[in-house]
Amino acid sequence: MGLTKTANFTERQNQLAQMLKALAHPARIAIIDHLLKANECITGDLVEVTGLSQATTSQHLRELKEAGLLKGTIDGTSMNYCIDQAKWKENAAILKTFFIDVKFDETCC
Amino acid sequence: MGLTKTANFTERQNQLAQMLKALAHPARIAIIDHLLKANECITGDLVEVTGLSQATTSQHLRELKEAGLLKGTIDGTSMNYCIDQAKWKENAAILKTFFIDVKFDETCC
DNA sequence: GAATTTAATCGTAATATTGCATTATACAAG
DNA sequence: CTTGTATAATGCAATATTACGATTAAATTC
Repeated sequence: MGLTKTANFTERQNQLAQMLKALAHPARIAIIDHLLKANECITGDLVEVTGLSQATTSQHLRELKEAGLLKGTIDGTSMNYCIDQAKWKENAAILKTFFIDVKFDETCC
Repeated sequence: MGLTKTANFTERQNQLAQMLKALAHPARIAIIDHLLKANECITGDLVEVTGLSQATTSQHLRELKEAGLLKGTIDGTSMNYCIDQAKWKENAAILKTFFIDVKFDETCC
């Protein structure tokens, strides 16, 4: 069937999964890596970074933008991308709670 | 083609993407959520937690195990699952570097 | 040893993702 | 207005993921 049963899970679980999914591709990690260093850049730069076609890179950028991780502003004929800092910090807080602020008080199996 | 071009990216980018992909499904988040609270439990419990079939739940458990997030030990006819605490902390450190220890010294686009 | 319990695997179907070529659009420079 | 450059949109092919029923495997119970 291939259709995720969203209704089985909480809003938080679905949102967290979706955010992680947006990051779960090496090309998209590479894009984020570059933007964390470069602060901002245009699509053409990111095509070089990924080593993929313009069409494919554009698609990855769209996914990151739809997930709210990136912002883009038009700059002449170019598109200027950067990390959406507010959203990034929001997500970082969620991830911190889920992943990092975990206390294991018992050993197990 | 649907075949990710792994060769275009660094080892770290591929590994990080793979780890995030293992978590990028609400059922797998729900499984982790449960194990973080319960410390350990058997497959049957997790079938109830996900609300999916035993076969599907087992498949999700396999993905989490293959990603190194879970460990399982045989307990009679049951399988006892728990979080691999060492790997979890390793991944938490990687995620902390990538996501949380980020300084934005400029605003942008 | 037969029946039961529990979980993994196989086979199959539906849907999603990845990637590219091609086409369309938008704008700047000449 | 035409040409070149940058990005977006569309359509297609290959592969991956999600999900389930049926089957298999292993330990337990009777």
